[in-house]
Amino acid sequence: MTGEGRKGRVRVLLPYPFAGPFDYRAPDPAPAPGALVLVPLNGRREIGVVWDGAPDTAIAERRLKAVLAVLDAPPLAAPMRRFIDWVAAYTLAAPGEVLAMALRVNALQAPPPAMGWLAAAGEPKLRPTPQRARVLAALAPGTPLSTADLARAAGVSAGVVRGMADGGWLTPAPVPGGPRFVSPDPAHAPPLLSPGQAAAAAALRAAVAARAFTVTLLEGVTGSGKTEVYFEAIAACLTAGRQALVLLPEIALSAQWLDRFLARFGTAPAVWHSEVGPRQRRETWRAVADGSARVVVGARSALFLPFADLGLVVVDEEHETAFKQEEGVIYHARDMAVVRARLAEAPSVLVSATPSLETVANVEAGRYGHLVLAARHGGAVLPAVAAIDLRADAPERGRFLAPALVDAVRATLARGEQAMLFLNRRGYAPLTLCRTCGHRLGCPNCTAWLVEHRLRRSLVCHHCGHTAPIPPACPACGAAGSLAAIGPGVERITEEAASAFPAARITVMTSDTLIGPGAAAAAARAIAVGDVDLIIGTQIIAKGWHFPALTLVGVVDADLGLAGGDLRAAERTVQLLHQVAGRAGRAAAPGRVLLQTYAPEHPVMQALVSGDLARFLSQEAAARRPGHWPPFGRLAALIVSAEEPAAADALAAALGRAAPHGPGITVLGPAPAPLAVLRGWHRRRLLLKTDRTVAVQPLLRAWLAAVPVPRAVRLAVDVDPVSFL
DNA sequence: AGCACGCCGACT
DNA sequence: GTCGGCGTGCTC
Repeated sequence: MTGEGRKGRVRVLLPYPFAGPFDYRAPDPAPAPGALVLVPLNGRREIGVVWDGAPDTAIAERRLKAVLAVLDAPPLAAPMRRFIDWVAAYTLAAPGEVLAMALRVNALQAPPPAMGWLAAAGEPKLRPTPQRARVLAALAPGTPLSTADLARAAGVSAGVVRGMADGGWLTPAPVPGGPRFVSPDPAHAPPLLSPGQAAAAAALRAAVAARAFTVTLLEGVTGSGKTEVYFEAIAACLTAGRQALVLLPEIALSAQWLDRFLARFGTAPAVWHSEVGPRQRRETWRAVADGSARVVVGARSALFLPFADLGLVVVDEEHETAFKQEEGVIYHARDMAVVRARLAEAPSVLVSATPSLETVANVEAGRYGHLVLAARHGGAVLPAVAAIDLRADAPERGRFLAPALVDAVRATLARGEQAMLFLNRRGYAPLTLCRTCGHRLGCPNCTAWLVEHRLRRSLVCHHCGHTAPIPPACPACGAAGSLAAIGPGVERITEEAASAFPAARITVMTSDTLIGPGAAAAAARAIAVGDVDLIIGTQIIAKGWHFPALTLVGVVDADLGLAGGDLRAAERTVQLLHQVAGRAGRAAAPGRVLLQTYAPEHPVMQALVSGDLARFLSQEAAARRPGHWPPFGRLAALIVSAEEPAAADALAAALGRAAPHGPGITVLGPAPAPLAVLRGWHRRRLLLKTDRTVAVQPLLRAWLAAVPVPRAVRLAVDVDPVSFL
C-alpha cells in the first residue's frame, strides 16, 4: 500500500435520481461534508455536495474519478443535509431528487458581478450635451453605477447612458455587491398588542429564546391579529441572531403581507417563490446560505433553502392544501416544515383560524403547544352567518342568486358598504350540454368536462389547459344552436349581478382576471380605497385580505366542495368558507354572511352558522377514528399512469398482487383514478391504509422492490395524500 | 436526468 | 449502401 497514492474518498450527492451518493477521489485538503464540488459524471461536469457517511468500498479504486474543484460557495449546513435525507426517506424519493430542489439555483456560476459604468479615461468622441454632463457629474471616481442607477442619479434616460457607453465616454466595471440583504430591525415599530396577543407573543418569544425544537399551534379567528403575534417571534429570532422562515400558501397574499412586514420591521424580507427571477434567486440562495438574509418569506419550496442558522419556522394558514406538492417529490410543506425545525433545533409555529384535524390531533395528544387568540382585534366582531335554503328560497329560473341574497346585496350597497360574492368556480359554466341529444362536451385528453369561458370565447379544460372554440353546432348530433350552458361560474354570476345591480362598480378576482402578483395587489388597493362596490371571485378572494368597508359576503354555492366526497371534503369546505366569511366586518361595521345551500342541515353548514368549529372537528375526529383514517392512521397512494391503458392496468394489477398484508394493513384498489385520463395518460390508483403504529415506508419500499416498473409506465408514490384524484 | 450504444426503416 | 427512430443501460 503506497501511502501517497491512496488519497481519501469522498461521497458526493448529485442532483439526480440515483439510489445514493457516488464516491470520488478527494482533493488534498479533503472538502468537509456540505461543500459544493464540481465532479465529472459520465463525461459531463456536474455540481454535487459532499455528503456524510462512509464511502462505498464496493466501488473499485480504479473506477474512481477525482473531484474537479471545490466551489467558492457557502456549504450546506448539517441540519440541511439531514433534512434532505429525511425527506427522501419519508417520500421514497431518491436523495438526489431532493437535493435537486435545494440546488435549483445556478450555483455554479461565479458570484455574478453586476456591471456598471465608470467615466472613461480617454478623449470622448461625442459632442458634450447638458444631459451627458449631468451623467459625468453623477459618477464618483471608483464607484461604478448600473445603467439604471446612473440614469436615475443624473435625471436622464437610460438611452443617454447607453449612448455614452457606446461612444466610449464610459467604461464598464463590476459593481461591488454590497449588503443587498439588510437585516430587518426588530425594534423598528413594535406593535401595541392586546393582552391576549401579548401573552401569546411572550410564549413564542420564550420558545425562540430557548433554541430548542417545539411546535406551537397559534390559533385565532380571522382578524384576531395572529400575524402581529408571530412577527414578535420573528423579532426575537432576529435579536437572537438566527434566521427565520415564514411559509405562506400562495404568493397572491404576499403584497398585503409584505406591507405589514415592512411596517413592522422597516425592511422587506427575502422573498422566495417560483416567479423570482434567476439572478435574484442566485443572490437570495447565497444570502440564505451565508446567513445575510435573515428573514425569508416564501412558498413551500423555500423549505429547501440552505439556511446557515435557522432559528424559527412559521407556517401561516397551516391548514391550506396548497402546501401539498403534488408533482415530482410529493411532500406536504407543513409537515416537512416541522421536520426542518426539529433538525435545526428550532421552534416552529403553525398558524390558522381553522386548523387542520391533523394539527388539532397533535395538540390534543400533547405533542404540540397551543396558543389561542379569542377575540377579533380592535373591537371588531365576528360576522353573523346564516344559511339560505335554496329549496325554499329558489332563484328565478336560469339564475343563481336567491332573492334573499339579492336583497341583502342591494341593501348593503345602498348603505354605501361593500359586498362580496364567492363562487369557487372559474369561467362561465362548468358544463355544456346539447339539448337535442344530451351530449356533453368533454376534454379529449382528460376525464373532465370542458368549462366555458365566455370572455375568452372558448371551452377550456381546467386540468390540461386544452382550449377549443365554442362550436356552433353539437359535435355529436349536428343540431345547431342546441348547446346549453349548465351551472354557474364566476363569469355567469358577474353577468347576473350586473343586471341585478346595474349601478354597482363590480370587480372580478380570479386567476383569469388577475395576471401576476401585482394585479391582485392593485385590485386589493382599489377595493380598499372604495373604488369598488361589489367583489366577485373564486378562492383567491378568501385569502388574508383586509377590506374594512366589506360587510356582506354571499357564498353562491356552499355545497360545491362537498361533492367530491373525499376524506377531507367536509373539513376543507368548512376551512374555505370560514376563511371567506372572515372577509366580512373586519372594521367597525358588523359583517354578515349568507350561505346558499341545498342542505342547511349538513354538519358543515351547521358548523359555519353556529361558529362552533371545535365541535365540528371533534365530530370529524369521531368519524375518522374507528376506520383508522388520518390522522388516526396512515395513508399512501400509488398512482400508476401510462399512455397505453393496458400498460397501466398491467402494472396496477401486478402491484395489487404484490400488495403487503398483515395486521393493521389494508390495500384498496387498484381502481381507475377519478381523473382516469389526465393529459392523455391513463391513471390507476392503489391506496395503502395502515394503523398509526405501522411504519409505511419500509412496507412501501418492499412492495415497490418486488414489482419492476416498465419504462413506458410511471409510478408515483404519494405518502399522506390530500388529493384523491 | 442526460447521453451513448444498438438494432430495424426510407433516403442520397 | 447510410441517416435516424427511440428502447436499454450506465454514470463513482
